[in-house]
Amino acid sequence: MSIQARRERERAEREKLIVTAARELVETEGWDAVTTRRLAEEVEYSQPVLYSHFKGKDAIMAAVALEGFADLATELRAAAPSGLAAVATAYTSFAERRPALYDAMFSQAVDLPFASPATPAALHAGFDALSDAIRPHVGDDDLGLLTETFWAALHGLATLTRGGRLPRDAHDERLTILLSRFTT
Amino acid sequence: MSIQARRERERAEREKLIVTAARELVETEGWDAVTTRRLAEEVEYSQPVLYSHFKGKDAIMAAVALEGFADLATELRAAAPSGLAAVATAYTSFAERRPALYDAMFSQAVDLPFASPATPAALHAGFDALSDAIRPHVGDDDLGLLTETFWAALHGLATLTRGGRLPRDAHDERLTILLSRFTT
DNA sequence: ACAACGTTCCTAGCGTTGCTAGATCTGGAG
DNA sequence: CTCCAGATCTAGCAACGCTAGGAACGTTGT
Repeated sequence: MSIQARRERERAEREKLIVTAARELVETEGWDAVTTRRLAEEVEYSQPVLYSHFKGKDAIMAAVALEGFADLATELRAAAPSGLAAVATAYTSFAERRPALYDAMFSQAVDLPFASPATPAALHAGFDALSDAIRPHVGDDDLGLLTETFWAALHGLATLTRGGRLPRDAHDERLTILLSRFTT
Repeated sequence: MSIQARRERERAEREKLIVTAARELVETEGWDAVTTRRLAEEVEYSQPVLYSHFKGKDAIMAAVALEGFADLATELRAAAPSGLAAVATAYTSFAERRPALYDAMFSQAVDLPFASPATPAALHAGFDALSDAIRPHVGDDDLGLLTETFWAALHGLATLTRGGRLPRDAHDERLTILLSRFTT
């Protein structure tokens, strides 16, 4: 019994190692640097071990994205006591500071279940933080739908800015406009 | 003179053929089907001719994206007389009906110059249509910044819905909320 | 009309990608 | 100490974007 337990523990540790390495790689060198060969070299194992842990490269990036959601939730929660404006700033700041991770969360990993019973806790946590912050301004609208709408607006600002579609220097003004329209 | 003109005309026609083929391919079979080999087969030429017209695959997709912007601008202009709500619906409807094309416009083609003197007319046209529709509700805000913000919100709704991040059936309610916050 | 030319185009191939089958090695059990 | 099972690696596949080199074409000058 004990030896099997040790093996499973080692396996779990190695899985964590893979995800961490993938995350560091994508954050420091960007998405293109994350290849299965490079990642295998980074964790000092051969390529096939990656596939004994994950179904494929997409699954690895989904795991990275999940960690990203956990981080985002933490940052949003920290900003929550300061009000909606602080949360909105925290959100776009996160996307700006960790663009590759944000990409993994919203552009790459399609396999994560959203808005369903199987939705991981980390996703719920971030959504709830946003929801709490916007509750004072809910008015006659449904809180869940209002949160989704506001989230979408933040996400739009973040991605369009990242892609060079919106000039970066006017970001604060746009955020101010958005907040003025969503606060009562 | 005439024979060179004919050659240039044929070249232009073939370039158009390539972009059209790429566009049909991406709209019918999705992004993964667009490979240089497949595209070359589709236009009945060998791969290298693609590179005599475009710098690389990215440039081809940028050309496809540009056509997408022209289409979007047309649809937005058509909806403009009916007011902001109609324009907003037209926008998200476009993203919903042609998801792969919308991806090309906003996720893939990074080479297109936005918000700069070199911005192609098709991009300006769509932005202007949105701008005209929102002008009646500008209030004390800057029209350009307000347009950008509203555009970002629509884009966020479109992309999050497309990625399965937002349940599709409540889309209309979210759009209603957004409009209620952006109309005065 | 014909040969030489320049351009256009294709065949073939390079390096890299995600992923996998078969060989090899390791570590626990009898 | 030997054997077996499971874990791990080496080697390779098919497909990718892209490019060099030569063949084939149409144009031009004699």
